[in-house]
Amino acid sequence: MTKPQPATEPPAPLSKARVLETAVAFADRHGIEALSMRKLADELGAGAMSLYYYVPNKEALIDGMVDIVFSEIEAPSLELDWKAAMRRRAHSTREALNRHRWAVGLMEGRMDPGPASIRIREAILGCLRRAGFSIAMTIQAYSVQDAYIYGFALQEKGLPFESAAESTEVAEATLQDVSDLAESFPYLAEVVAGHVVSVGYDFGESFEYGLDLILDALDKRRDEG
Amino acid sequence: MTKPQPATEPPAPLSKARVLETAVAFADRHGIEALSMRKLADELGAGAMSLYYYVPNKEALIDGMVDIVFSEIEAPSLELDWKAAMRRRAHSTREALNRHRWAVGLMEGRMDPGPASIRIREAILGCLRRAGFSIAMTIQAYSVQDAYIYGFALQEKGLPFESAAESTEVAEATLQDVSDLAESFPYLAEVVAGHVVSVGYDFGESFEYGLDLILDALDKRRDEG
DNA sequence: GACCGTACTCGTACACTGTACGAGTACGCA
DNA sequence: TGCGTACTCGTACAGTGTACGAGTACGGTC
Repeated sequence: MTKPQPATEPPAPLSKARVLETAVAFADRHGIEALSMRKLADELGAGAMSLYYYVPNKEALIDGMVDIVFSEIEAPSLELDWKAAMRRRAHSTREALNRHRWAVGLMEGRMDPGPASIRIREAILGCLRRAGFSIAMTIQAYSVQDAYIYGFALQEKGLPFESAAESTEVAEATLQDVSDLAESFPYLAEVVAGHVVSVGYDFGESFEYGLDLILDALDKRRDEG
Repeated sequence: MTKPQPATEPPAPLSKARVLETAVAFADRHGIEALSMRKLADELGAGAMSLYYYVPNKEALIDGMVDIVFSEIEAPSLELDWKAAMRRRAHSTREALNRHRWAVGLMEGRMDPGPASIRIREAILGCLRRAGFSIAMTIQAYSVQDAYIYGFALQEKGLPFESAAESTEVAEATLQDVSDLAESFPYLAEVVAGHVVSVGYDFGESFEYGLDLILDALDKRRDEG
């Protein structure tokens, strides 16, 4: 009974990669605030302290998780023109951030960036420089785009609905509350009642609109300053 | 001895406002991850459980803290033209978010918005509508601006330096590391070595640049869609 | 006086967190 | 047989949010 291990558990061996991937999957399902070392260990069929052989502490675990998200972002292609390449990576980033909503606040401004994060940054700078942006303009262009992409993801993360269809549902449900406040907040009421409910609100379209606006504006300023 | 209370402690009485303000101050000093009910109670000279008379739980405490930050944001004036008004509220938002860095991930997408948050939203929508934006364009304009502002704050929060002067310091310090990787990541090296160190990087300027870019682009599209 | 309700404070306890420490197992090599 | 290296994990500790319920103080009504 102790020796042959009757095939009930062929437990995949622990490894840093498996720990990180399982942690990402767990956070996708239950949110990052629900992720604890003990629960993650359970998920892996191991004792809690075993994780510390692969990861020095929880902070480093999260660093590793974040770098996995970065690794899912498509780096800008060198064969497309810069606007198309930037648009693609922007969409790719938004998709990764929607798959892993827990990561939104954590991607930027983590010290100890991780290899995937560095590779992406390098590729983006390269794309812009090759397109003829000066160094100073490259920094600006990078900064505006990333602020927009991550800021948009932040908004998306918080909203209580996930699809355009759902948005009208939620809006209709809260319409009573809004109409109660219609006198105090006429513009809010107008937007909710007069547009979101009737037309619906599509996050995808909205993202595209702002992205094009920024990309076009950057294009015009490319050769100036 | 028990009656006259010899003036050693005239402990200001607890109140919801005092609890929230003290929590904000504590988070400003030590970061929000250091904020615990017990430490906050100590700060107030009270027992931990006393806080629960004023706040149902920690989540609600943070909601209240976030609304304090919203209340520090200057609502757009109705007397300025819309671009000037939006620029002012953008700067005001950035400043509030820099005073209270812990709030950056939390402002957007909190359910149960709080009165200050609603008042600001209403004022912004009103400003844009009065400026002649259609309802649909108003939503877009709002979305782009906020994504940019909060995304920029997110970047600012994470960076390991706080002033332009400090930025060159840090860049110089990490220059060795970068030059080690100069062959693998030439564009990154170029940006750090060739620009940040020599010219410095001013977050204020950078914010202004992107903000103007967006505001100008919105102005041009005001009468289209 | 006695009694009650409301406002407010807080000690204790419980389940849960991250992780330090150190003992335990398995295996290849001397 | 012994030793080192790779790996696992039980126990323990300090710290967390908060449920529960007892405690105090004070105003009004008999």
